[in-house]
Amino acid sequence: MLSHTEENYLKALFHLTSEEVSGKSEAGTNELALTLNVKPATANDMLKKLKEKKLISYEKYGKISLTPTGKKQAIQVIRKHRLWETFLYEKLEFTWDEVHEVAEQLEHIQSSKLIEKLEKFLNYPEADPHGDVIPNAKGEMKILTRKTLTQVPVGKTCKLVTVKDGSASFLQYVVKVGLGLSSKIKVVSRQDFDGTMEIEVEGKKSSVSQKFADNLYVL
Amino acid sequence: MLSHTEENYLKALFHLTSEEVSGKSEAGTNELALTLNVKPATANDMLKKLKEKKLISYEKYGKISLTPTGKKQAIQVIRKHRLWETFLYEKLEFTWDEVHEVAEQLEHIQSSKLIEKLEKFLNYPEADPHGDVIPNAKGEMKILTRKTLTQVPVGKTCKLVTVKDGSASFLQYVVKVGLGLSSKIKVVSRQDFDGTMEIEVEGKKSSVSQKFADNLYVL
DNA sequence: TTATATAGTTAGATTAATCTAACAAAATAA
DNA sequence: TTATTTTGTTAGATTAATCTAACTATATAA
Repeated sequence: MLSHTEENYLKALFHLTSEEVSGKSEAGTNELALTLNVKPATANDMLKKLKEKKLISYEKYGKISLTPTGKKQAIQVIRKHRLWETFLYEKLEFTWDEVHEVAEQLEHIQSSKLIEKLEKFLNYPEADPHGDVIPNAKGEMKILTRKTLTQVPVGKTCKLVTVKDGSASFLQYVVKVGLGLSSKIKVVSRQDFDGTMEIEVEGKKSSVSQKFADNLYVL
Repeated sequence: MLSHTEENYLKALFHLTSEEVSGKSEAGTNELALTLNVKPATANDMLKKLKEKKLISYEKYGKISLTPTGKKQAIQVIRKHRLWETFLYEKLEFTWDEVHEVAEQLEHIQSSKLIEKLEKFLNYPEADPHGDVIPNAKGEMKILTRKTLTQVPVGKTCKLVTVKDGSASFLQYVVKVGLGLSSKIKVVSRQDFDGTMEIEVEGKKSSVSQKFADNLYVL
């Protein structure tokens, strides 16, 4: 059984060594310490312990990576985190930005029955409120083709999960069009010439550029 | 902010010093250590710390009791415990006996928003699956008149929450009548002479003695 | 290719929660 | 009222997770 702290280190390592997230497959001590808000000395001690437990591969002055076992454990924590986020958002009316902090605590609750029942209760969701894939009980993560609005065919309706560009000017534009997290967007038409599209959000129609549509991730 | 351990000590003290539960208003070190599965030396150390924090009244070789502040904190933990038990039982299909262990972990999650939203989601329940009152956000505990089946008027329907007598022979009888936790019981008639009553459980009628009815707590 | 900067490690200390073993006080019983 | 039992306390150790300060290795840049 892993301690909360050990679980947090594994989770951080998973993100740091995941090509999709960080673009690298190995992490360093300082980098790890930075993401966990501890001093490098502290992280170093934990690395020794995790190596001892065969959860990471690591040699003195070398790079760090997760062993298959370590990766499995990390994914289980991530699974729990994302299921709890979904619960908080969908059932308890938490907002998008409030879910993370509480899920950081809930992810450490030990009970496989709990997490299976929770998943069932939520009707086996594929992604959390941020649009990140929820691994299944076996730890398999569906490669979620995070589509942009540009890729949605005419006539189809989709749901906004997150934005690529987080700049204030872009976000203000997003709000102006009537969009928010989880907004349903219907693609009414698209010009072949420049990709300009007409969309409908809660009955309100707007015309948006391809550049705009490229910056919206939808599910 | 209290640690998980401190919260557990306060909760144990609340139960040990609650007249209704233990019949006493003060607790001893050994007794406390026993309920928490630690050695008396360990409990003694914690008592010093809790006294320092003004959560208990306690003098060397004396009896222990909660201060008003300590009691408030204990009640908040109990509130969380019971709301989580209710959630597990009602929403996640946990059985009566499975809820406690997981709730022991969930009760330590820190987020007042979480617990308020959870309470709302559960529709402000008055009691947990064991029939114990859930304190409100202010820490007030409604004195739940834990009625026995004997006290239910003819024609009314009630819900079984727990039993007074836990003997195998009694429980077998309970099952035979078609009763389980949360069973709805309708009181069809009652004899003034000896209190014998006719009840209906899921369409099935049975005749039971007053002694039997005295042993069933209902809500 | 040597000097400097960055990254990583070690040693020694601290805090929280626990333990064992030895001791002290209080309660009970002869 | 003394002896015994029960209850409670202290001292000293241990483990997990953290720190600071000092040190070492590796990488980079002049």
